[in-house]
Formats: sequence, C-alpha cells, structure tokens
Amino acid sequence: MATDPLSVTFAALADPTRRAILKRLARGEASVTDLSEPFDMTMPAITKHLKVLQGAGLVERGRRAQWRPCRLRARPLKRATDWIAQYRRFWEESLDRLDAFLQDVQEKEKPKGARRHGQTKV
Amino acid sequence: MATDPLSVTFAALADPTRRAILKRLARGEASVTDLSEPFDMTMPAITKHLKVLQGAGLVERGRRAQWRPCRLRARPLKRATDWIAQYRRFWEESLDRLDAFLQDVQEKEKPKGARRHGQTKV
DNA sequence: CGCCTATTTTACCACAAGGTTAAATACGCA
DNA sequence: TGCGTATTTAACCTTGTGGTAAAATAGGCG
Repeated sequence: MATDPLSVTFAALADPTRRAILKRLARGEASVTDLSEPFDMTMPAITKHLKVLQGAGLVERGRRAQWRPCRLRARPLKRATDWIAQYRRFWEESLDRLDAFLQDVQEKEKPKGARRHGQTKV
Repeated sequence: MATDPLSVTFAALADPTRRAILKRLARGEASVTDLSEPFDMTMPAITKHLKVLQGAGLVERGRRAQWRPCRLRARPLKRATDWIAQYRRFWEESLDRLDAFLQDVQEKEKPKGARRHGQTKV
C-alpha cells in the first residue's frame, strides 16, 4: 500500500466498518468493546481496524486501567476534503458532463482529415 | 474489498498514481499512453489503475480508432466529500482537541472512587 | 497472589492489489 | 492482406488486507 498521508487516509476510509467506527466516535469516546458491539466480528478484527485508523491519525487512544478508549481525531479528514475540493468545479453545474460533451463536439469538428469514414456515431 | 460505492470511491483515491491520473484528466481528455508517460510503470499497470477508476465511476472511456481516451467524471467525489463533511465541525476550531481535553477533565473530575491512585498524570 | 475483565499479539488463512512479461486484440492504412 | 500502433488480457509473483482462534498481556481487586 502507498504510505503517503493522503493515501493512508483514503485507505482508512475505504472500509464500511471503519467508517462506522468513526461515526460512533463522533458521538464521543468509546472502548474497544463498545465499538465492537454493533459488528458481527471478533475483537481482534476491531483492534486491527483501530490500528489502521490510528495509523491514519484518525483515532487517538487513551489508557484508563484496562480500557484503551478511542477518540476521534478529524484533522486528516480536512486534508482529504481539501484534496477533493480541487475537483469541485467538475461536479458543480455538471461540468464533467458538459466538458465531455464539448470535447466530443470539438472532436467531431476538428478538420483532421480521415474524419470522413471514422466512426461518426460515438 | 468492500463493494459499497463510498468504499469503492475512497479505495480508488487511496493510491498516488490514481490521484495523479485524475489530476492529469482534470486538464482534459487523455489516452492511456499519455497517462502512462509520467510514470515509471508499464502500460498494463496503468490499464489496471484505469479499471479501478472506472469501477469507481471516476473515469469514463471513449473510443476513437485504436485509442480509448479517458475523461474525468467527478460526481462520485461529491458523495465522498459529503460524507467527510459531517466531520467538519470536529476539525474546525480544533474541536477534536478541545473535545479530547474536555473529556479528560470530565474524567478526572468524575467522583468515580478509586480515582485517588489512578494514573493522574496522563 | 490469583482471578476477572479488557485488549492485544501471534500464528494462520483466503483472497485482493499492484506490479511484471508475453501474448492477444482492435483499428487504420498501404 | 498484412503491418504498425494503441491497448487489453492472461498468467504469474509478492505483498497487504480482513478475518479467525488461541494464547499473552495489562490492570483492578478480593
């Protein structure tokens, strides 16, 4: 797997269990047992997911007796969202479709020779 | 890998090569050869990355003679960003830190008994 | 100490990811 | 038809991921 921060963040988010864990943590701190409760999954599996989230800096662990409470750390999400933001113009006003359309038109009008018997239908 | 749309989108973004491809496509349509040029990677590898991007609906392929041009489709990014947006309040105003701090304080003040010799330092 | 609870570590497994090379396919064109 | 260019498919390899069960660790408490 790629190890740059953005890749690590996106990879952490690319799993429904982990996203659910984050959602749960948005409501406040929780223990591993708490977190595992909604899932049909053993604890070690949750521990692993937490490791991934920690690795992405999305979860911070505490230590209270034998509990190792988890809490949300959202900062990496900002970077993720900032990266995505550069594409905003492509979905606002259906610009991606529009752009595609314009490029098609442009393509068909280009006097490129050999255009006569190219597949005109696209 | 999980197959729900959000997971597929995030997984597609969790690779620097694929993000670079998207960035390139933001400047306009490109062929596979164009796309592979900046990378020290064989074409089949690029083809695979494109498959992943297509699977996530982030890239659309055309067909012009032996070229299969790629173009950006940004709509799935909106859903990704919308999902992340629900956590915005946690990073704005350092709310995640603040929250962590408050929970610590709260914890220390909780008259939970046995608090006397707990690790007070944290 | 010895037990109980919470959590992690240690193998282990099946399968997906990300690469490679070599062969196959798709089209345009002489 | 047959060659050349663009791209994909097939087969393979190595590593990572998501899960398991069983054993190890950590800490409070009688």
